[in-house]
Amino acid sequence: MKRASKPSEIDEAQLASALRGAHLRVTLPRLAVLRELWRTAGAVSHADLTGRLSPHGIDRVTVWRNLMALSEAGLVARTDLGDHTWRFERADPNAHAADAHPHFVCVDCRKVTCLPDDAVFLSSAAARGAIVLEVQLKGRCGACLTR
Amino acid sequence: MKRASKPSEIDEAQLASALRGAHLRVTLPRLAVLRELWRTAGAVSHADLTGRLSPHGIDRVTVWRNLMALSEAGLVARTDLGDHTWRFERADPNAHAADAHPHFVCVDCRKVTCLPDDAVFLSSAAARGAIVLEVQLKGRCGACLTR
DNA sequence: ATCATGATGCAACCACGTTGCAATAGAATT
DNA sequence: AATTCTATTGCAACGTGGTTGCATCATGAT
Ligand SMILES: [Mn+2]
Ligand SMILES: [Mn+2]
Ligand SMILES: [Zn+2]
Ligand SMILES: [Zn+2]
Repeated sequence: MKRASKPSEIDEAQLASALRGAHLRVTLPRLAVLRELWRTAGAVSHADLTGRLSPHGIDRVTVWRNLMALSEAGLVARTDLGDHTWRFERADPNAHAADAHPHFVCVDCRKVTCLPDDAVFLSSAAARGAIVLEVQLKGRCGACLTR
Repeated sequence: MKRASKPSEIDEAQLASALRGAHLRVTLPRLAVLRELWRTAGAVSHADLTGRLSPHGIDRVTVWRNLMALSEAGLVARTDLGDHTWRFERADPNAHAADAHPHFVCVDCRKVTCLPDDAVFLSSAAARGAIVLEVQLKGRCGACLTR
């Protein structure tokens, strides 16, 4: 049996080819953004991502432009959870699809929580000729309630 | 029959007493903000309001602080329609409560539609120690789909 | 190896809010 | 009416999220 390369290397190769498949050059910053999104569960803000990548010499504008490029390429999902900030997460059909599950955002601490799909049921009345892309709940989270 | 004063004067008196009733001092800038909101149909942004009032020497920070004060006093309703900007409008007590029913906002045309309460069911999983104040659906409305 | 063009870093900019502070002006009290 | 207390104001400065211009660099095609 052929010895498999380390998981991280396999990841890298997959990510790189995903980029090429989208006609995007495989650059170090771009790969770093994609990798970070891939190893993160849930939606991440630009600021958050910049915090993780700028120590490695990657500029925040570059991070932003890559988030845009990746979103437009369909590799990354961009969502506005209602807290005045764009969030990004891996657009992986076989996992955690961005628009598949509802989100809860706390109006006090602004924290965003991913909810299971079965947390919200939409009756047929919700559709009415429209298509629903996203479900957001706003409220006060447990932590803020006891504070 | 006693001659009524001009509508604008009546307005002023009502507005002033509304402020006093909320334990807010009736100042020229505050009255101006309230009046502008009262004579406007629909939701207005801070920038918009500032554009109208700064020619009269009212500072944008003052406009903002008054919008906050009036919102907290319940005289004005503050909403985030998902476009990263707060909108303000007169809080009309006899109109529907903002948080009582879910809303659908079209990501294309930004139009906001009120949904019946039974359009959305929240399972117990949605709560998890939090309280839900608002349910917002985003998507593409019928009009935008056929366009 | 050459080269065209996409991608990067940096600086500057914009919109929307927010904060600090000294000066001003409501309104309650005398 | 003058005094007093303190809410409110204007101005300046700051913060965050996002955008733009441009010279330089590096990918990947030839
Ligand atoms: Mn999520
Ligand atoms: Mn409504
Ligand atoms: Zn919270
Ligand atoms: Zn629409």
